[in-house]
Amino acid sequence: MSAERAEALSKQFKAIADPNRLRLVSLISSSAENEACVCDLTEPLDLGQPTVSHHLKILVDAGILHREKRGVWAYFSIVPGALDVLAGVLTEPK
Amino acid sequence: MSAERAEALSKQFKAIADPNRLRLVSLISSSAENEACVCDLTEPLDLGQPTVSHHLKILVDAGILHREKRGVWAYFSIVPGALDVLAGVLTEPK
DNA sequence: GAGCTATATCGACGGTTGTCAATGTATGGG
DNA sequence: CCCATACATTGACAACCGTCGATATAGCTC
Repeated sequence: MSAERAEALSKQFKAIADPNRLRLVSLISSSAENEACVCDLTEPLDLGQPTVSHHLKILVDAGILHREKRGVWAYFSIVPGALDVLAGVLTEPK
Repeated sequence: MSAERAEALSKQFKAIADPNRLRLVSLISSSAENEACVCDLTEPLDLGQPTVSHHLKILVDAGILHREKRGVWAYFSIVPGALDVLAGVLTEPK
């Protein structure tokens, strides 16, 4: 694996290598419409609103979450296939 | 996903969420006998020997690598199935 | 417009991380 | 025993990270 590819992949792995961000991804992907807004995510994680926004931004910047603003709310959803790419790296044939 | 499970999983994801450690795992799993010693890994990563030992220890502590000392050399190999567990979390993040 | 609400951003704080130089520990050869 | 080799450990350092409180921005309602 090249140093450049390792650097790029590590950015995405770092994004999900946090317990709260793992739970955010889990909460969003298991929600009704496969999306959630910040106000839905603050309470189950027991974190402040700025902290949740911060974590969501990291996941969006890493290309794992998609952010869509509708009215006052910001809805976050999993980018299709994003997690599959990372899973593929871990199951890669030697 | 419970906070406890997220915490445990994040420890393993943190272990591979580093470019040099990703390359270590890649180098080991693609080597001839699926194992490598520290002296084989120092040069391709362009890192000092203490730094490589440090990264390998993190991967061993996370349960991703197995360490076996034979004579003066320490051989590291991938723990069977360890990466598949992480890949499974990403493909079905309930 | 004023006021409220949802979200983002900023600044600061303690804690963690990656790296290196120096040193320690074990193993094998002579 | 002496010494070289392979690896681990320690201590230090700057950089980064997660969290919070305060504040800013944007959209809705009246």
